[in-house]
This record gives sequence, structure tokens and C-alpha cells, in this order.
Amino acid sequence: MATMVDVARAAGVSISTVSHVLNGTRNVEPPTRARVLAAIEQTGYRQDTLARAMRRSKTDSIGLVVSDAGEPAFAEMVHGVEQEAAVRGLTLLLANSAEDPERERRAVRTLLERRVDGVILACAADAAPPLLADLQHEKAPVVLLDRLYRDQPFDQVGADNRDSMRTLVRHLAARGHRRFLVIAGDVRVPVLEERLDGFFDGVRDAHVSADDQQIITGVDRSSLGEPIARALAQGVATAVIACSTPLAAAGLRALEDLDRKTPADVAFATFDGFDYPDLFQPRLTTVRQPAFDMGVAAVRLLMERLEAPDTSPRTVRLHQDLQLRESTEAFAPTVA
Amino acid sequence: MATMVDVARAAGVSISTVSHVLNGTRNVEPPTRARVLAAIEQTGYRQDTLARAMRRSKTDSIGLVVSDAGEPAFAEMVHGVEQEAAVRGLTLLLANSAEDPERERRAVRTLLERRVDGVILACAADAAPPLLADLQHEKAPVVLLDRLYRDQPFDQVGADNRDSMRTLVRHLAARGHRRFLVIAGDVRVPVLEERLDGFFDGVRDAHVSADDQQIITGVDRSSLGEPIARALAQGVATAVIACSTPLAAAGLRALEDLDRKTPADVAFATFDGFDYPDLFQPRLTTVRQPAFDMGVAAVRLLMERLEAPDTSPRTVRLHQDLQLRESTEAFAPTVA
DNA sequence: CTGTTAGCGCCTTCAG
DNA sequence: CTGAAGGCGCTAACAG
Repeated sequence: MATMVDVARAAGVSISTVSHVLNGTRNVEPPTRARVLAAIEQTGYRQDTLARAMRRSKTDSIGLVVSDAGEPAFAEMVHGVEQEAAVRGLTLLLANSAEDPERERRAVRTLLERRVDGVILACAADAAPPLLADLQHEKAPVVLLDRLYRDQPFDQVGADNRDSMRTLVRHLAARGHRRFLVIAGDVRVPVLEERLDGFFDGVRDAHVSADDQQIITGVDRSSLGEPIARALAQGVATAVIACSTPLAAAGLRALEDLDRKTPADVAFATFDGFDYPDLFQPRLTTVRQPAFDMGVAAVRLLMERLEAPDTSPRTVRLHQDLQLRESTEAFAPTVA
Repeated sequence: MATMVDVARAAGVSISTVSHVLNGTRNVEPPTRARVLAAIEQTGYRQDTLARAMRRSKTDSIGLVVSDAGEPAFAEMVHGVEQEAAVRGLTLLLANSAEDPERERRAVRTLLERRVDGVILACAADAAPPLLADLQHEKAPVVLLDRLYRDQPFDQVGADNRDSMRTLVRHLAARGHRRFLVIAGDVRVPVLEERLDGFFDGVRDAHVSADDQQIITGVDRSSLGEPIARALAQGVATAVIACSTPLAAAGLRALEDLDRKTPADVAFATFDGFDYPDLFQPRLTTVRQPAFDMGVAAVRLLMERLEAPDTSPRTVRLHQDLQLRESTEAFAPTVA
């Protein structure tokens, strides 16, 4: 592998001249410049980013850590981050945490060790406080994505989870629904907690008793099937609200096992939703995150932070879209 | 940030001793060793991976480039790669190419520049030959995943696309189907080409004329809707085979627009399939890649390659599973 | 406008 | 068993 020394020799100039034509960091006479360029071509020289990063302590790259880039909502955020990074000439390094605090910690550390200029992080469920404390302590440039934490001194980008859940409940209440089954999942995840809060807001708006509502929480997705089935079997709820895609899958499966139809027997709405929403039968009313834009916004915040490290952290909430479809079309069925 | 010099000073030893306790690269007396460890603790020292990589030219990390980690099949491969990498203490750096040769090239280059020990690559549709030639030329340790190319001197891991398509056709032929509509997509992607080849194998096995078959190819997914609708409208095909998930989505949408039911009016089968296959109505007969295992195998091949750089390249084909579901249950409807 | 030189933080011979 | 010293490839003063 050719180095700058080789190029310098081939061009008959000093190594610093080579460096300067490479980086455009000072004027060099067109003829010498041309000789250097030729020498680069001829030697097949390529910059050693590592050595470069070591000197500059800057890499023009950023890291992104999500729990699973395969989940639709995260996939879209990843795309948003990629696009905005590309526009700004930044390289993106991506890592999955699998919702595991240990892996997440390792991923962030690896990224930082590789001198990414900053990290965008959708925290794993149970991981935030200690990890964030560390990151804050070492002054790492971090922006939090999707999973927002109050009173954390970081830039944050998320969706208006609470408000949009409230809107959804209002919509259902207007159709006569008074008793809900909320599949809330792991409420240690702030997103889900916010959605649950929004549910109670909505219930209050509708002047119905919070006591009549069924809420299913639980850390482990795979063990949610049974409680869901049980709650559904009682048959008091006329509307089911799932707070994320995997939770919706669990809910739909339970409904099918019980042979209860949507929307005839029970209304169904979900957050995030499935890919190809038009192919899904019945078409599901969905609250969709502006995931792509969230990714874009995260990159912007990160860059602004790097430029002005000492301004105070900002939190951005983007509006979620309530997409009404068949699954909530019917009015509340009368219950036995 | 504390460096080895700080640690050495704090421990009252030389910097080389520090290096050696850090890497366990030669014996050091327990007492000195202890002092060094204490000093590390106390100074909050952390190794500079960049400087380290620069000296060692090795990073214990690998890169993975796919077109979109958000697509179900790739997501699963990513998981497989992650797991096997974790088991072996390797850090994984992930990148999406968005099926764009330019982005792919950049991604691979970035990874290599960051001195990953090797790269696992699912080539973008149109990108392979020139990129692969370069990679071969610079002797980069690369294993090809999913998208396999004949006569390329790389280790490769894929699925038995041709055979499984043949099996699928045989299954459909046994139910009386003689005229197929194959949504083949971008046949520059080797996977899709192989599946198409397998289709013709199957047709031959069934002793039906290849001329009666309708094949839809095309680079641009979004413009496939119209030809699909046209082909379907003619109504000669009794079975539709989609060669990937997005193609299946296009096919199903067209069927719905025409109000043709599956499997009553037409049988439907797809490769790769959707997440949550049980929730999809109708349940789709699917040929599923062993994507996770492919990821695992790719890491293994890569590591073996690094250990024995000069052995000849191997190609591994993993078996795909034909999952029969409702969408191909009925016998071939008689055509008008 | 160009060249010389001192490190960045680390690993690794080579001496002691 | 430990230390001293060179150099990986590059950038950025500092000189001329």
C-alpha cells in the first residue's frame, strides 16, 4: 500500500505538499499540484483514514444504534438517518442492540472508540439511565431517537406519542366505544409509557371510568399471548389498541384464535403498523410515526450540537399521523 | 483522555510494561501487574483502538453490507451475522447500499478503510462485476452473501434458489396448474435469475410448454404494477409466483384491484414472504430462506478465510423450506 | 509557495 | 523480568 512518502517521492515534492493538495488546506502551484495528482494516480495511493483520524480526531462519520433495524419503524428511521448523513457527506455506522443493555453499551462504546463524531441512539428498554449517565460524563455527542427520557441533558427526537394516543381514543369514543383493551407491552420503554399515558388522557376526555379499562403490560412479548387471550375471552372490551407492531401481531393472533372478527366483533387499532398496510386484512387503523423524518431530524440535531457544543439540549417532537382504516370503521358493538 | 503514558507514570513503570499487561503479551510480575491495573483504574484509561489498529493492522471487527436491513430476509441475515460475530468476539459494522452501486462501493470502501478484518457483502443488483474485480485485486477478505456469482473467486453463501423454485412448480403442477404468471423482477439480481431458471426447470419437469408461461421482469419495482395487472386481467394463469416480498406485494395488490380471490380464483406463492405469516390473509405459501443460518455461515467462512487466506474459495448453498399454506391449497381452477 | 519536523497513541524489537 | 526507542501514516505548526 502506497503511503504519502511514496507519492511525495514520485512527485519530487515534500510530504506536506502532498498532504495539502489532498486536503485543499493551502494553495499549491498548479504545476506542482498536477505532479502530485499524477503521482497519486500512478502509485495508486489511498489515504489511511485511521492515521488521519488519529491526527485530526475527527472522522466525518456518525453512529446509529437501534434495537433492531429490521423492525419497520426503525428501518424507516435508519433510512432517514442514511439520507441526511449522505447529504452531509457523513459515513454512517449502524448497530443493533437487540434491546439488550449489554450489547447496546458495547455498540456505543465501539462506535465511540472508532471515533465517530457523534452517536444517535434509540435506547434499549432497560438501559437508559446508567448508560446515559456515562455518556454525559464523558461528554459524548449523543442524540436520543424515538425513546425519549425526561430531564436528560441530550438532544432528543421523538413522536408525540401521548397526544396521538389521545386522539385515537377520542376517535374510538366518538364511535361509541367505552371499554378498551390496551396492549401496552413493556412500559419501561418510554414510547410505550407515553402511549399509555395518552390512553388515560383520552379516557378522561371521554368521561368514562379508567377502572373499566383493561391494560396488558409485560416485558416479554412472547408471554403476552395468554393474558391477551384471557382478556379478550371475557369480551367486555369493544376496541383493542396495540401499542406497537409486535404487540399488534400478538393481539391479532389471539383474536383469530377466538374467532372474533374485526371490525364486526371488535375494533382494532395499532401504533407503527405493518409494512404493506393495504394488503393486510382487515386494513388496520394505524398511528404512524414520521420515522423517516425523525431520522433526518436526529442527524441535524447532532450536527448542530457538534458545531455548538454548549448550547442547551433541545427536544423535538414530530407529529404522528392517524390513518383511519376499516378496522375501526364500525360503531361499537353492543356487549352482552 | 488518559493515555498509556499517564498510566505508566501513575504506576511507576514503563509504557511497554503497560502495553504488555494490557495485551497479556508477556509475563509481568504479579505485583507490578497489580500496580498497573490499579493505575489503569485510577486514571480511567481506555485503549485507543485507532492507534492500536494502526499498529496491528487488525481490528477484530467485520463489516456487513446489504441493500436494506429493513427487508425481512436481510434483517434475518443480519441477525445471524450478529449472533455469530458476538460469539466470536467480533464487532459488527453494518451498512445499507439501497441497491445503489455507488453507495455500495462507498460503504465497502469505508469499512475497509476502517480496517475491518473482512467484509460480508450482498451485492447490489447491478454492481457486482466491477466492484468484485477491485476487491479481488486488492485481495480484500470478502464473502458474498445471498447474491452469488459464478466464477468469482470469493467465498459465497446462498440458498438453493433454483432447486426450491423447481420444487414449488412441481407442487403446483401436481395440483393441476399448467399456466403460471411469474413475477420475476430484476433478473440482474442473481437470486432472481436463479429462481427464474428453476421455474423453467419445473415447467420442463411438468411437460408443459414454456411458451404458455407469462414472465414479468423489470428493474423498477414501482412500475411493475401495470404489467402485472395486464397479465392478470388476461386471466390465463391459474397460479402466480412472486420471486420476492416486494414483488409479492405488487402481485397481491393487483389481484385485489381486479377483485380476484386467492386461492379460489388463482393460486399464489411467494419467495421470502412477509413477517407474521399467520396474520396474512390468505396465508401465503412461501419459500423461506434459511436467512439466519446464512448469516452465521457467512461469518464462519470469513473467519476461516482469514485464517487460511490461500485455500480455494468455497460456495455454500443452504436448503430453502417450502412452507405450504392456504394460498395454494385449491386445485387449479378451470379457465374460461 | 514549499519543506522540515514534531508528535497523535500504540506495539514491538532490542538491550539490559 | 523490565525499559528505551523506533516507527505505523498522517497533519499542522514553524521556517525559509
